[in-house]
Amino acid sequence: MQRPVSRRRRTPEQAREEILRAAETRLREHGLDGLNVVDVAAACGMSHATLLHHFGSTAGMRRALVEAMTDRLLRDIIEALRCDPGPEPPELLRDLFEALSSGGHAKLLAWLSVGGDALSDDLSPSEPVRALFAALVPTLAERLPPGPDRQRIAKRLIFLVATAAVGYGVAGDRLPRLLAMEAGEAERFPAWLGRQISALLSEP
Amino acid sequence: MQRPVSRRRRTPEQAREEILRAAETRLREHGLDGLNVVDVAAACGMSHATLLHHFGSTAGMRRALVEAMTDRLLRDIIEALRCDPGPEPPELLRDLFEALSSGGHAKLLAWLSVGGDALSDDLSPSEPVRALFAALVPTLAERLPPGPDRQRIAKRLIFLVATAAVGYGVAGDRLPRLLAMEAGEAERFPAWLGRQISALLSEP
DNA sequence: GCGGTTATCTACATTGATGTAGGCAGGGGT
DNA sequence: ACCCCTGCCTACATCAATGTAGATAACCGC
Repeated sequence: MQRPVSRRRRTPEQAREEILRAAETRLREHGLDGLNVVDVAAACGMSHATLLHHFGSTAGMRRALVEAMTDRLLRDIIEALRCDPGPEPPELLRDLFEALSSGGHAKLLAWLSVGGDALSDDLSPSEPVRALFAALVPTLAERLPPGPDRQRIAKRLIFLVATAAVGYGVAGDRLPRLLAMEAGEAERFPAWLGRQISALLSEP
Repeated sequence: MQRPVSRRRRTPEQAREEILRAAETRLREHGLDGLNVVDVAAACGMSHATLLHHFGSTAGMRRALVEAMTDRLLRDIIEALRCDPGPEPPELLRDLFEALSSGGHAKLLAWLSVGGDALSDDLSPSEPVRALFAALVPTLAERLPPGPDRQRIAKRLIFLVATAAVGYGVAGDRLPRLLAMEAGEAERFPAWLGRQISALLSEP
């Protein structure tokens, strides 16, 4: 009887890639509970033993996922900041907001914030990102009203946009209810913030 | 041999309160993994069966914790906004930032963002909070430069502070490394944001 | 085509966490 | 002083998830 099971043989790279993609989807759609080996393996049509063969352990898979998502986050930031290479800082900040707040990335940071202790030592800085920000800061600074410490203000503006983006991605759908606001308010927030930054930079 | 075990008999309210306090501490210090019945029960010196006696199930305990933390979050916001009842909106916004970004509350929102599906329908709005914000918005608005929609701007300012606070609480320690910034920058951010809001409100 | 490598499978062992059963004991009521 | 209610405990049952062992089959090189 035993009908022979269909087997797809992947290269190790293919396999790891498929698995991590499925894992990320499950993280978005089912939260942390979705990140167990059985479900993730099922989601890409393999047995959980095969998954363990590739990643060694559940923790190994999760570490790899953090690493992959962090890489992608940084790549997205780089992409966002580079696709508009001309001196248009407001657009850049809007793109930064977009990159940080969009679904998966905010979930990653929320996970790192609330997840176990084993993950916190990752998330290393990256040279290209450092270079990009090193270039972004003065570009932004020279659009600011003159003053002794425009550089510092520029950095803090970036930081403001980044924290707002993360907060928006993590709790943007819950905060309006929490603060007794109309739901539509939240959706218009990113565009508004972009306009504010624009105005702030072009005003004086 | 069997040494008689010391038993403290609590009222159900005492027990629930102790358990939830311990659970919240464990959430802060060990993340979601710390929220199992055995460890939480051990943390307040009882058997896990006793904990289940009070909350029915692990999910029941977690639901109760979400509810309690949400209540406390709202109470903290109310407290923050009321302890300075005079018309000093910048202080209010700073207090709001403080209330939202401080450890436990940001962890709660991160948890809700990444946790299972069973929790998302809680977090109901609350009448006193609605009243407070209804009062805060016009107070803030009349400090803004005159214009057709100061109310809307006031709301968005509040929303900006709130998202920034949540993002700061969730990822404030990781963002500097991610964005290749000096670590000290993050610590000075809340105070800076407060000053900015002050300046924005008293300027024109 | 043949063989070796290894990705993949099934089946099982193990662990940890959840939930249950039944009895013990603290404290208030009478 | 007694009794009852119920909070509390020990011990066990169960289940889900992790990880392991050994067999099998897909592909690549010869």
